[in-house]
Amino acid sequence: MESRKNDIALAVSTVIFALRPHPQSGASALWIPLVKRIEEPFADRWALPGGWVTNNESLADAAARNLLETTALEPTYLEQLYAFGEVDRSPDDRVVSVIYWALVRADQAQRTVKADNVHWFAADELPELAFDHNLIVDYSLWRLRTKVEYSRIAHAFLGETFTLTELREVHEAVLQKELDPANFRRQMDSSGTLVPTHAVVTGGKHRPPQLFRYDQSIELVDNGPLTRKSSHVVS
Amino acid sequence: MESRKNDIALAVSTVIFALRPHPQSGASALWIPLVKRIEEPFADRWALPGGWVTNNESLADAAARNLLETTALEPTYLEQLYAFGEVDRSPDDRVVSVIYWALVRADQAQRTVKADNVHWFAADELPELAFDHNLIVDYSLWRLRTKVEYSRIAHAFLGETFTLTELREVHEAVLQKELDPANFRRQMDSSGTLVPTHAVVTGGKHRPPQLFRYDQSIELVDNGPLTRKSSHVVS
DNA sequence: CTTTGTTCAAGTCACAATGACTTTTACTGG
DNA sequence: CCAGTAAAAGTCATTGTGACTTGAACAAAG
Repeated sequence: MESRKNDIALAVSTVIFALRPHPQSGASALWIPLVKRIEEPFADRWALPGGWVTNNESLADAAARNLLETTALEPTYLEQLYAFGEVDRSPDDRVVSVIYWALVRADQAQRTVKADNVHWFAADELPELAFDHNLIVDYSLWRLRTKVEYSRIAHAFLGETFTLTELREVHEAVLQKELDPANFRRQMDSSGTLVPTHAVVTGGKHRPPQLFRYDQSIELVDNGPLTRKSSHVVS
Repeated sequence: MESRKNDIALAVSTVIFALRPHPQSGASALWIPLVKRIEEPFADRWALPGGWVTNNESLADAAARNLLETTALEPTYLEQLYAFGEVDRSPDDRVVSVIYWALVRADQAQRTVKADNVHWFAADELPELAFDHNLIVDYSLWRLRTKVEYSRIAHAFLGETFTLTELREVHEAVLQKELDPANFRRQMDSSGTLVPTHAVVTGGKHRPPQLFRYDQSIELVDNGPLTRKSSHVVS
């Protein structure tokens, strides 16, 4: 109890998700940006974007800052995932990493391509990453998939307005399975979170779909007492 | 990215839950042990048991050790809750706390009473705590209540064998509402996680209830990729 | 200006899960 | 052996879901 400060370094890293067409199937799938490490340990290995926490920023702020500095991304959704603190997760020194996960829209994701030490990978085709980052990505994927089923986070991948088919395709990409369009519609209708704008999208060679909007008064995710304390960013 | 180590102190604290009769109603309710601070900041205030993380122990190990040292408790269940890292959560220095939450059985909880700087409080009658600990307790209560409904953590409050009424009373205490005995039985029956020992409890002035046991091959909680990596302690 | 292909949108049906409630069973204590 | 009590099993109406069908509204082709 008296040892006070210790030698543990505190880092934040973020698993960032965006949707892009999958290289093989062409269907929409999850992609993750990684940065190539230039220093030891794990030099030349790919790793999650991150960095150290400074003294005058909160953990969420540190995550957002590091993410902007290394990938130039500003996510629509940002949430804490887990704190990883095994003794041997970094070979030489002791590092505890607080991990965040983030969702960005496709149009936002395109801005990163310029930085050449950043590369996007399909989430199911990752190389061997530095540290315990493969486990971290697995866990964040699991959290994303679970959370899509009971919250509205899928919306963070979409713009202001969207059709039911677009929303369904987001769910299908995340869950990696096809959903019945009619049943999906019924579920969304009865959830009470979708506001119909009466605008429609013309131009397709079929009946024009209606555009919907999110009910802004309902939180994307219910994090209980933390939600009421702004635990996420909505840009 | 070059600033390397910082001055941030890393602490762990734990919200420990046990079931005891509520002072007013007499019904089973949630209780939490707190320790009285002797140092500044917040001297003489009640706070969650915790301490600093040392260099050669994981976060979960640090939580278990601090919990044993300050309250003499060894929990049946231990899980990470959240990392709190607001800049101003400790008045003078910068402290990031990784919070764990734990469940202990009533018989385990009784062993702590001797330590006089530790006191048990009914979870709905807490005083003003040190730091942001009131928010932390609120969040852990929310997590416990949500998790009881989709996992088997209630079992961590009970011993080897138990009757369906005992299990239902745990749920009722956590959720603070009465549950229909018949419907509760049906749900548990169809969950496939209960193994009937064919022993019964005689002595009550009614039909003797059957004792059940947990199916050890099923994890208490599904934490996805983290579960397979032993993220919790089962003593 | 009708036909065809496509997707949107709405409707049907069987089945499983749930909440509220009733009945039967098995014990203890007078 | 009767009364009281809670366990255990059963009933019934309602809701939600998966699988499937039908009709509506457009563009492009003929």
